[in-house]
Amino acid sequence: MSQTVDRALSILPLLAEGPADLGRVADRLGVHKSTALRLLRTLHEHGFVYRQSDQHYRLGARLIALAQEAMENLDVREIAHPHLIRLNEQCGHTVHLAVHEENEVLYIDKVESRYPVRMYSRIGKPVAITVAAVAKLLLADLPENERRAVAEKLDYPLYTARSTPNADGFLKELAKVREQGWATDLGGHEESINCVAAPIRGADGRVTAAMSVSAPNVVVTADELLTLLPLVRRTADAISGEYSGRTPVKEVTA
Amino acid sequence: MSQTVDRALSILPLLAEGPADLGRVADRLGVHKSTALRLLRTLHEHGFVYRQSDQHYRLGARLIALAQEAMENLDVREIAHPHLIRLNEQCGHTVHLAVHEENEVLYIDKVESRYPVRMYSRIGKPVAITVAAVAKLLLADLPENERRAVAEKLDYPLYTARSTPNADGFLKELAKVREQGWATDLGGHEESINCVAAPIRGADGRVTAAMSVSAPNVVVTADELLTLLPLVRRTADAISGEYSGRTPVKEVTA
DNA sequence: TGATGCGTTGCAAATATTGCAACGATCGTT
DNA sequence: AACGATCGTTGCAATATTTGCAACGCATCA
Repeated sequence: MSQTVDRALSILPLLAEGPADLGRVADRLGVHKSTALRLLRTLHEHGFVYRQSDQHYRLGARLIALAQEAMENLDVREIAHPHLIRLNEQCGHTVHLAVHEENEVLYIDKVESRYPVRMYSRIGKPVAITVAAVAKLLLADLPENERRAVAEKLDYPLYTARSTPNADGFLKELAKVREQGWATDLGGHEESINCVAAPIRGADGRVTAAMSVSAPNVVVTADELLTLLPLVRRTADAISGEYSGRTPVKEVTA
Repeated sequence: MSQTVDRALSILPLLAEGPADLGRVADRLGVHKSTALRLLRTLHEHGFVYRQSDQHYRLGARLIALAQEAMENLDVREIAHPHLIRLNEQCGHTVHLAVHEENEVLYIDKVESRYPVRMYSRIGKPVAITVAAVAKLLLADLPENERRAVAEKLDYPLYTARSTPNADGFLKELAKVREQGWATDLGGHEESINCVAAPIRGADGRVTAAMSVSAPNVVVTADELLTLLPLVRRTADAISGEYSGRTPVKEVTA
């Protein structure tokens, strides 16, 4: 909507690919070098980009600090974190916390598996929305019309043979998930990785976040993972309780 | 340098303080509501801000994803991380990794103490540059004139009685640190917290990062912490070796 | 030494941004 | 139920801001 800002912001993802020099930025933006220079300077003043010694620009520190603050503002995360840790201590697998935002579902917290074989994921990274267990939970909670609208707008990449193939299949899956109050992803994203997930609800009963336990086949079979479901659900409920203010939070001062 | 972009970027730190509505943003920026609206829209399109259900704006997900990518681009971090973990396993204390950027020194990685009493710090947060051990190492490596220039521009807040009081004292400390090749912060930031730090050098011998071990008095005395110095230096040297390409890195495929 | 490539600056043209004023919707009050 | 207030939103005209150009300085390299 604002051309100048639009161009400036486009520089950031570009630099995320790796450091670039002025010419490269100008080319990628399709603007004159002088224009790119002035945009970069403004970004620089705000600390969003950093000019390294070889004159190449890269993403700056303020960005990292801001993101950190953004995450601290997500109070679900604050509340959930100790629970995630405890769950990880109990089962040993990777534990994720995810929220739905702007047609994306993204991880906002993660506790690494204690097994040597781990799944790859990254905080802040959008998840495979059509197959991830947490995504199903978050989308399943939307009102029916929104759910349909979202489902039809999505792409359905066939990561594996068990990936959700299309909008119809996805909507059916969401209905099921909504019904049963938990979700799984059995090899729908990575052939050998399974997940069990449970919803976290706010005071209004809406699903505001979802958490999951993920483990590769080589560590536990899907069936074994499913035996953890009650534990996952209990944990999610405990978080819901605190988050919605029903459960008093025990203050622990360091 | 570019007014529009400048204004747009100013919105982000503002939102980092907490969600705000249009009026508030406009006020803080000192612009008309319609202007603020258009800026917010542009930020929104890029996913930098998110409009929550109550019409308040907050920092968006793309910011988190970008920051994560920015950190992954810092390859010192990649290389150092397993070493930090190992060091933490050996000593149990909080381990930090920091770099110098744009007149700030900031943490880019952290492994939490395994003791119940922990120090507060945050990845992405600028450190107390005049007292932190890692900051001393990073600044001590600058050429003499730059060092002086930086030292004179800084403020010297008296966090504690042992904080560096002024530029002269700081430069003397830097000279000492430069000489001995390691640094400490003994209660200069928080009365009860001590740190030992060692430099990480790139192929050119310049200090590109610094790492530290921090622990509160109640866990170990300053003297006890200092006995860890050889271990910290060995770890830092190991990272330097890998980072500068001297030590072959053992590829570990998950 | 000359040539090429890069970042940088002043300037005038023109485009994009701004603030205004009016509208519509939502919410709380009388 | 109607009214008033508050807040977000849009079209428009004025103008300030941004843009691309061309020229310059500086480095590197042949």
